[in-house]
Amino acid sequence: MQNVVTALRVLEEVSARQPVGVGELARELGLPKSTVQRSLRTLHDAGWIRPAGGEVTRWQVTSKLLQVARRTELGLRDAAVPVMEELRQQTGETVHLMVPEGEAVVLIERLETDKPLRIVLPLGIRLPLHASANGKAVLAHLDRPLDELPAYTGTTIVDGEALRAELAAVRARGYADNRGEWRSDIAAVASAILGADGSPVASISISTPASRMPDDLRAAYGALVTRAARTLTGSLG
Amino acid sequence: MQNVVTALRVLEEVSARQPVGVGELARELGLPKSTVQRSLRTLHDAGWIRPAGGEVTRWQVTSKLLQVARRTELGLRDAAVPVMEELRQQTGETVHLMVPEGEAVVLIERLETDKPLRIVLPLGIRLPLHASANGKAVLAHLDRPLDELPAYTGTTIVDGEALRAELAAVRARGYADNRGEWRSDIAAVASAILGADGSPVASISISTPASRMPDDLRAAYGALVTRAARTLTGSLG
DNA sequence: CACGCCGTGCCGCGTCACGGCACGGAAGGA
DNA sequence: TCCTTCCGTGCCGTGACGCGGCACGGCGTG
Repeated sequence: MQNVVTALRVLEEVSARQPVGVGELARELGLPKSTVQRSLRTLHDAGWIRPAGGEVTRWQVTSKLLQVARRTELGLRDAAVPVMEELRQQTGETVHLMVPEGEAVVLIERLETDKPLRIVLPLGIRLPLHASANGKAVLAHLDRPLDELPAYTGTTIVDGEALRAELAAVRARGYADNRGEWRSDIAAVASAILGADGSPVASISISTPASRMPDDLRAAYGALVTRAARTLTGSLG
Repeated sequence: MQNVVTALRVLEEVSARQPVGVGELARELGLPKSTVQRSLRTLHDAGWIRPAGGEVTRWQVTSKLLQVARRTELGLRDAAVPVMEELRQQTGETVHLMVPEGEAVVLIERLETDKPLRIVLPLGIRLPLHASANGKAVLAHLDRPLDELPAYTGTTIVDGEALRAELAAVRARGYADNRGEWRSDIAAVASAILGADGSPVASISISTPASRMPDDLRAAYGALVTRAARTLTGSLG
């Protein structure tokens, strides 16, 4: 079903470059114009894209994508949001819910702090497993080779053995933390939500500017996030 | 490109029923199992779905959808979020950003109140033009026939002439309101964000439980939301 | 006026999607 | 234990339809 692959690539490209025309898409994807146009027509008929603002030759994606996407991990999200809300009330800080996928964790829900200085990450963003609190929380419950550890800042853990020791500590204390390992001015604590078989299905975190997480608060936040994750792990039985 | 349509239907159905198997999908879509399976394999190869948790015969969508979806209306959202945040700080209430699409408005961003009693609408939800504050704010700047006005509650405006008068009032005062016209216990005020040509490209609203919006507050919120929308209209020049 | 690029539409070729069917396995009931 | 049912998977002959080269008309530019 090569044409399906083509159509999906076109959809993705439209999403990335909207509003965009046939020619540009064809050039960018390395496909004949006819092929791209057929895909566009089909996607349009199916309601996934539409002509952009008056111009009938420019295309953009419709909210169909949003409608379909919001159903991802629906049950998990429904269960998690009230708990996340409680965390935000208790700490006044931003709370994230992420799920592992491939070699990364993906942000699927967030509740933001009221404070003017805050972390804002877009839904769907992917963070590295070895250089984020949520990633390490998840990684601590996985058994996978720890190689290829790119550095993002001066504090990123790039040595496999050091990371292994860190993950053991994470398992012992219940939560992972992040001391500027992905972005030097961001700190976080995170704890994994486990499925019935003990595998990590998600992770919940509290993220703050580095300046708002001294060691004593870090420990307190860590305890809170660990308890929240345990609650959710229990409610998924 | 019938198979593309099929594959997209399968993708949508997977999203709605995940985790789900071949048989159920085939039954639900009225398609041969072979056809559905071919679509599943293709979607999997393209990275849009994956086997669900251990079970290799159950499928769920990946975060690919989320990644692609979050790029919709990106510029608008970036511009709007700071203004929405200011609104939430000023009012302490939930703020929504919606865009018109077809015969509805679609929720593309939200900032929620801290209060325990709150409106929670999922991203991507569609609300009717004639029975929501955002819908009426948008409709006031459109010229389209006002027929087919289904009632959702006792206060829904179902008469075309009455709606026309209401829309004139909306234009005059700058904002639209909603007095339980879609859900009887939800109140809102909204104001349209206009493009360079005067057409409505989005709308911003403050939504509260009906009990939290007496007339004096409604007027105050209306003024705030109108100013916010004007700011955004200006920044899109 | 010529040129380049745009989006669109046509059409013959040949590929590949269609869908009926059979198979092996798991689950469950008699 | 055997039989039935439903599951997911894979095969294969037929023919529909997607492929992509090409031409056309429109538009902005040099």
